[in-house]
Amino acid sequence: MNQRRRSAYVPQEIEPKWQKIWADRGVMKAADTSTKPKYYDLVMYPYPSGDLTVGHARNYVMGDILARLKRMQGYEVLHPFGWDAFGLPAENAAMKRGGIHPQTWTIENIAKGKRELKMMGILYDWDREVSSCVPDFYHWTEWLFLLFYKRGLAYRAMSPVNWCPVDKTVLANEQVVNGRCWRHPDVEVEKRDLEQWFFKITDYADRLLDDLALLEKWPTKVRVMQTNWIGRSEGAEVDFPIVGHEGESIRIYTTRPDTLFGATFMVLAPEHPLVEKITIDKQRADVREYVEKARKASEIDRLSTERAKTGINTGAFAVNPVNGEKIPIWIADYVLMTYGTGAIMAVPAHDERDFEFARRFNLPIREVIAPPGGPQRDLSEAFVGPGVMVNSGEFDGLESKVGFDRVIAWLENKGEGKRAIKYRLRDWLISRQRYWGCPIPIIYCEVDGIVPVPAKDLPVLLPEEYKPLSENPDFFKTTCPICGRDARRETDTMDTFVDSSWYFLRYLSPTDTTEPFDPELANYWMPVDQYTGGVEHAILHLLYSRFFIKVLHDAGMLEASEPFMRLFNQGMVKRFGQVMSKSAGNGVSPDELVAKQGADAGRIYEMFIGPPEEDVEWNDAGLNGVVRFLQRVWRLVIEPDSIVVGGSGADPVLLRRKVAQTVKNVTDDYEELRFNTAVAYLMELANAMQDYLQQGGARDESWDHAVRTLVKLLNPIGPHIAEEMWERLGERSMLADAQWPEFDAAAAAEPEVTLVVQVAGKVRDRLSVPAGLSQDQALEKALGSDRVKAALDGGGPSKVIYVQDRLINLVP
RNA sequence: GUCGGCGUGGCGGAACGGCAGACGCGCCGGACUUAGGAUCCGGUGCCCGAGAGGGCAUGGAGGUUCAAAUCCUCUCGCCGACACCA
Repeated sequence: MNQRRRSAYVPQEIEPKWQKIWADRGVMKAADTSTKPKYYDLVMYPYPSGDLTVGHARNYVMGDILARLKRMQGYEVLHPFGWDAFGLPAENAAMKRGGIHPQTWTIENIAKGKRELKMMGILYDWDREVSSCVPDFYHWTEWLFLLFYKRGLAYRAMSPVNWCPVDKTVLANEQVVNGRCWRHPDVEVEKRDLEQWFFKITDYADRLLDDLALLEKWPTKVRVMQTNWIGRSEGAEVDFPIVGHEGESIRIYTTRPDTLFGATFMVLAPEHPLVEKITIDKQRADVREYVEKARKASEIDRLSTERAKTGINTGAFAVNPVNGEKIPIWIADYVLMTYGTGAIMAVPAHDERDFEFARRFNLPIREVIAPPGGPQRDLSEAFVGPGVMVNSGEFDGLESKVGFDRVIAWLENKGEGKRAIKYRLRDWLISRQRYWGCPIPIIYCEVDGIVPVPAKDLPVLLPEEYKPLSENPDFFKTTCPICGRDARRETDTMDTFVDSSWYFLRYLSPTDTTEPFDPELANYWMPVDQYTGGVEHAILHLLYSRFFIKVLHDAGMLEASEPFMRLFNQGMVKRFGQVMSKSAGNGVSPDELVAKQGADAGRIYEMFIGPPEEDVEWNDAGLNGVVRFLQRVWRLVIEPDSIVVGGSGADPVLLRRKVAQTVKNVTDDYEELRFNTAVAYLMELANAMQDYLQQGGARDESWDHAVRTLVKLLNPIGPHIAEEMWERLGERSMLADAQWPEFDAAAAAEPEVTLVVQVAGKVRDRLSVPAGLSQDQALEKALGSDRVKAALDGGGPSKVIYVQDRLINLVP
C-alpha cells in the first residue's frame, strides 16, 4: 500500500500531458468577438536575457492564476506575452560571444524563455506574442514616432545630455541614478552637448499628475513616486533689471514671492547665458575659472548636499523690482540651469541654501517673514515656514499665504513678473547611439532640412550587418523624399522604453499590417484590468506608457486615457540573501524545479512563501510542505480508501460549512492577490476533509461536493494536478472550462458562535451559544457563568458592551 | 536630510480596533515499519503549576478606548524612494 501511495501522484507524468492538451485546445486563446465581459490580464514583458529563474516566474504565475480564475468566472480573458527584445544587453552579449549578431542571441533566448514558461504551466495566447525587435513590430514604433512628430511632440535639440561612457550612448534623466548610469551603478555619467531627439512629455505634466487621482487601484507608493517625479511647484517669475545694462534683466523663478523683500543677492547658474555679459572686468578671470570648474564637476559632486557651498561674485548688480534696492549678482553651482530659469533671488533669511551661502560669503540676511512668536532675535537659521510679512513695505502684516498672491498681483500689475508653474519633470530624451534599437524614421536633407520618412516607406529596416549605423553607408545614404537629392538618414535608434510604452496595444491586433493597433479592438480591451510587474518600473515605464496613452487618446485613436487600471508590484525572490539570478549563481531554474518537485508544487510554493508584494527567501525545505499538501489532496480525491478511519462518524453539515467558507476566502484572496493566505485556506480545507474521513464521515453527496470544490479552487494555482484529478473523477468537460464555485452564504453561516465574555477588558469565559441570540439573551447567558460572576466580584455590571454577537464586555 | 513602508514564536508569516500566533517549515514524543529523509497521531510563544488553572507577551516608552499588533505621540532599529528643484 505504501508503494502504491507513493507512486500515486507523479507530477512529471501529468504535467506534460496537460500542457499539451491546453496548447492543443487553445485554452487561453482570447476571442475578439465575445459577449462575455472582458478581462485584460497583463504582465510586464521581459527582456529576453536568457536568465529566467523561478524568481522571475513568480510574477508570471500570479498573472496566470488571475487568468485562469477570471476564465472560470466567465470572463473573456486576454493574457498575452511578448519580449522587450531591443536593447544593450544583446549587443554586449553578442560582443562577448565573438561578434555574433544581437538578433541571434535574442532569438535563442526567446526560445529558451518560452519553453520554461510553458513548463511552469503558465498559459498565454501565444498567437499574440510580440517581440519589439521584429519589423512587424518596430514598423509601428516608427509610425508612432512620426505621429508624435506631426503633433509637435518630437523635437530635436542641442542640449547638455547625460552620457554613459561604458554604454557609449546618451541616457534620459530618468536613467541617471544618483549621477550614475542605471545599468552601471559604479559608472559616473558625463555631460555632453549633443543634438538629440526628445519627446515633449512636459506638455503632459499636469495631466499625468492630475490623472494619478483616477488610479485608485495603484499602490500609493507608486503614485507618490510619480507625483514627486513630476515635481510640480507653483510660484512666480520675476524680472530683475541689471544695473548698467539698459533694458536687460534677469528672470528668476521663486516659490516664495512673499519673501521678495528679503532678497539680498541673486545667484546665476554657472551655465547661465548672461554670465559672460554682466561680469565686470576685474572679476572676469576668476569667474571664468569658476565656470570652467563647475562645468567639469560631475553631477554627483555638484548635487551632494554634504559639500560646502561655493560661488563667486560677478561684481554686477541688479535691482529688486519691489523696493528698488541694488543687490549683488553672484554665480554658484547650487543653482541649476536645468530647473526654473537658471537664476534665483536669494532670500537667506527664509531659505536654507541661501542662508548657508550668505553666511559663507558674508552677505546680508534680512528677515521678512516673522514666525508665529514674532521676529527672530538672532537669525541663527533660516525660517522656512509660513508667518507674517515684515520689512515688506505695503505688504507688512499680511499672512505669507495671502502675501503670496498679493505680491504676484502687484508684479503682474507693474509688468515686472507673473505667476508661473514649474516642473521637475524634463522632456524625454529618446535618441540612443546604438545599433540594436528601433530606427528613428527621419531623413536630413540639405535643402529641406528635417524630413520625416513617409508612412509608405516604413519601416526603416535595420541593416543586416551588425555595425554602428553611422558607419554603414548602406544604411544612412538615401535620398530626400521631397526633392530627391542625396540625403542622410538619422542613425540614432530609439530608447527601448519607447517600445515598451505601447507594446500592450500591439497584442490586440498583432498581425495588423495597416496600423499599430485596431482602434475598435483597443476600445474593447483597453484599459488593462490588471498589470503585474516589478516596482523597479514604478517611474520610467509606467510614466512613459501613461504619456503614450494620453497622446493616442488626444489623436483620437483610443478612448482610454489611462493604460492600467490596477497595478501590482510583486516582490523579488531571493536565495542565500541575494536576488535570485543565474549569473549570481543562486538561481533555481524551472527545469530543476519541474524535474524534482513539479510545476504545481513550485507554483504553489512561490505563492505560499510570503506576501506577494514582499521580497521572499527561497527555501528548499519549505517546498516540501507544499509537496506534502499536494500528496494529501491527491489521496483525498483519488484514493480516499487509503485513509485510516479511527472514529465513528462526522457531521456532513460541518463539512459543507467549511467548504462554503473556503470558497469565500479563497475567491476573495485570489482576487485581491493575497495568494499566500489563499493557499493557507486550501490547506485548511484539505485538513478538514482528512479529519472528516478519519472520523468516519460518510462519502456521501457532501463529501463529493467538497472534493469537487477543492479541485476547482485549487485549479488556478495548481492546474495540472487539478485537471488530472478532475478527469479521474469522471468529469467529461475539462476543468479549464468549468464554472467557478458559487459562494453559498447560507451553508457558510455558523449556527453556533462562541460568546466571549470579558470583564473590564479581560476574557473571563467562553460560552457556546446559538448565533443570532439577542443581546439581552446573550447578557443573561453571560451572567449565568460562575466564572463571570466571580470576576464581577459580587456586584452586577454597570455597563455592557456588545460587539457583533460574539463578544460581550462587562464593566463592573 | 526629506518622504514612504516595516518591526509579531526557533523560522516564513496570519489576525474588519474585539479569542494574538491561522497556514506552513522546523523541533519533541508516539504509531506503523527491516528501515524512515514516506505516511499517520499528539505536542510545540514564555513563566508558574502534577493538574485544573493562572500570569506575562506583537522593538521600547507613554496616550486614547470597556477593549490596541492594529489608532495617536515620542523613541530605537531595519528597508525603500528622493536628494541643493529655488
